Amino acid sequence: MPRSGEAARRRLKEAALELFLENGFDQTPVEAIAARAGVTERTFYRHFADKREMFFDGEGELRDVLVQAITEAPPGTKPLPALRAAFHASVPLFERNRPLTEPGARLIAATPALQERALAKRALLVEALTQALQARQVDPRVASLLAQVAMDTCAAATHRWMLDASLSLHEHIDHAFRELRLAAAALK
Amino acid sequence: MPRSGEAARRRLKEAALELFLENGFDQTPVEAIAARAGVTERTFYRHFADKREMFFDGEGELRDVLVQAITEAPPGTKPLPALRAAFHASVPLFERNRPLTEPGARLIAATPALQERALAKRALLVEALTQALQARQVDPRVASLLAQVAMDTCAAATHRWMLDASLSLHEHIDHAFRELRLAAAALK
DNA sequence: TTAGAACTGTCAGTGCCTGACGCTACATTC
DNA sequence: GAATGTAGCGTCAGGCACTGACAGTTCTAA
Repeated sequence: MPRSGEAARRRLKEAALELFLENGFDQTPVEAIAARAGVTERTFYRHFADKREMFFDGEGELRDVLVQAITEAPPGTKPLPALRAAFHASVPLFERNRPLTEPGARLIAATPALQERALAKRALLVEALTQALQARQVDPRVASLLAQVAMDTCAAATHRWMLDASLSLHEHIDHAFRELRLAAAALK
Repeated sequence: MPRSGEAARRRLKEAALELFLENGFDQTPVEAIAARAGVTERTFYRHFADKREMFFDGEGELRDVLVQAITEAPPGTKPLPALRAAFHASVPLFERNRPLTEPGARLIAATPALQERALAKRALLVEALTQALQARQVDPRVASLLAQVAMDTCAAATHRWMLDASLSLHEHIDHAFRELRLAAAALK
């Protein structure tokens, strides 16, 4: 009964999140996920590259938003301000996905294998940001460093946002970048 | 013939590096490593938690050096200068291990699974640096952010050092931190 | 000599992931 | 309306990473 294809993918994601929250990531075989979704284990691997990959589906969208914001920054904008603006531009995406992201974040934090993958995904975003900066004539090595640093700053901001929602994500981002500026001023 | 234990561990590391360089990481089963080292696959897993873990053995030493440098920084030293000094203190460690690190670095760069693990190891170092800063009364959230940023800066420096050894690692570190300071000054 | 610790081998087993093959539903074309 | 193509899926077989349990060996210390 080969139905829609997209439906099976959705069922698999739902089943996986349920089982992971019930029993933990390492304690749920892919076979169990597939069974709850009504498909075969083999079908699971036709929709997802591997067991960890399910958690990181929206990454492509986030990357596009960030890269576009960098690309469209006014000419003459310095790298770090451009990066900060890009993260501000991605805030709606975080806010929209928050109810879905939050339980997943706890699961990732509790599962080393997922933390590794999350870091790898972040590295891919950094790579995309680096290239977007290079397209703006930023020196490649400087671009790489600053993309990394800005990504960390944004990650710190979203982390604080999870713990303290009394401030908006915009405010957390600005706070974090301000701390970065003040701390860097103490160099040399 | 159960000899020393430490000898087997060393043989396993040598055999693994050879086979990985010959055939690639993904194309060399643990069984082959064990066979070349003259032991069983099971023994491999008694010496290393998993196949990827062999590459990251000196990490403990590096962590200790960094943490000690942070701890022993003169009172009143600001966080980023303290972190920069810590990385300078770890330079001899990098220089000593360079001939061993360099072929490994290319292998890591060519193997996604190893990149993930390398990022995870970096995250552990960042965590240790964060705690060392907190012990110096740095605000926990600021400590976390700056440890991350400093680690990225040092990583960028070592990466440049691999590509361009005409400058010392000390100089690359200073250059990278200077770029960070200049870029951050453009914020706000 | 004996007791114990450290190291290893052997065996069985789980789980992730892949390749190859064939089937079925659906869309397209003539 | 029949032929063709395509996309999604099931089934089977198999490789490889990793683990638990048990037994045998060497070396050391009492």
